[in-house]
Amino acid sequence: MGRWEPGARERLAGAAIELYGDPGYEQTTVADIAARAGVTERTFFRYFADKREVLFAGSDLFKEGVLTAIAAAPADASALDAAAAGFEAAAGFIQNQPDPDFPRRRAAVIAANPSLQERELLKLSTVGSAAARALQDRGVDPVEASIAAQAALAAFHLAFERWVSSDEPLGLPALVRDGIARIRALR
Amino acid sequence: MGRWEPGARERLAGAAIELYGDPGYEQTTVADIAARAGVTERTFFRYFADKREVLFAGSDLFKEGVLTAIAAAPADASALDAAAAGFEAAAGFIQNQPDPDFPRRRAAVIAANPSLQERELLKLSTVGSAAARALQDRGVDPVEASIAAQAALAAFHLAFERWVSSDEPLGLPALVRDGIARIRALR
DNA sequence: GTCTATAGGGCGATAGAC
DNA sequence: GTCTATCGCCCTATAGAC
Repeated sequence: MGRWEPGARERLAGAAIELYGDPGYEQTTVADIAARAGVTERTFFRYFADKREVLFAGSDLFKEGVLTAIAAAPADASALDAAAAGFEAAAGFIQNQPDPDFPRRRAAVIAANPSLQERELLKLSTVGSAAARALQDRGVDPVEASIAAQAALAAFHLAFERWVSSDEPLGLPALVRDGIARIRALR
Repeated sequence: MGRWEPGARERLAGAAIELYGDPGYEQTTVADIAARAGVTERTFFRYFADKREVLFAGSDLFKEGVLTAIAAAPADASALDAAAAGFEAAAGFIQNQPDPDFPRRRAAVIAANPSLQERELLKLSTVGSAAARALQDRGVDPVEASIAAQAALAAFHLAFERWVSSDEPLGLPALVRDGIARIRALR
């Protein structure tokens, strides 16, 4: 056993979610989070670039899930089909996490804080751009790739909001599919 | 002549754009901006909530332009048509500003700074949500309204990127129309 | 780990317009 | 006198530098 307990990153992320929920994001200082995790403030900034980033630790996995599924889509799938497959796959990951109400608690914290919404939108936008590039790698025209990726992203985002904010009977992947169908139904 | 010159807000916004371009957003302190505008740091924060917000002074006008045009769309227009009309109208405003290369200078500053991109995405997202509500006011189903608004917003965003970043011969409203057409063409 | 600059909020004082 | 814009000086927390 070393001088410090392992898993500082996980303890910091856990402490942050709890404190951001109560007493709240703005009421919580980085020092509070560090203290609860049993490390110093400096250690927090070693793991996370800023106070917001601690809520987005899983976002790389999400992005990779989207990109992998896009690359794995059938070669004859349309741009929108491939993009949809990407976000549906990632929706499955989110839904099947060990702690089933973690995404909802996290979403509630973000919904209550504009500065966290900003970060979330930037992360999603990054995923959208990466998805567009993945579609281009499949031979899709650049402008069509961007439009298809953004449309699928919008469907995902709306699906996620429906999923967390209500007693929707549908699962997240099904809600994503519904969003895609509604894009196709636009006239 | 009073103790202070009028138009502090405009001077602050002008000074900020210049300094954010050179020496750069991160290299510029609020004190620098205030000094150039001939006021104190404290006055800057009276006009703008934070260092980023000074770049988004016109965003309310943009939003109002979108909403007004949506409300003015023909009663029999589809949800996507009405949303498209909103963003096309706002695109016209942007293109026909007094200083023709202001939008490009501003876009260059934002493109160089992730924290400004975050704010831009939040502003756009707010416009998207407001547009969805405006569509609902026209009798559109809530989910369809969100999807149509997000799709039109995505078309606008892509159009704007094409417009600023290249030697596109098309004007901004035409690029928005092209984006909408490409959404309709998705299969 | 320590030190420091900057963001950004609180609050009372002040100078002008009316 | 009131109202409003600005200022000055206080403070803490973030986040980067050393």
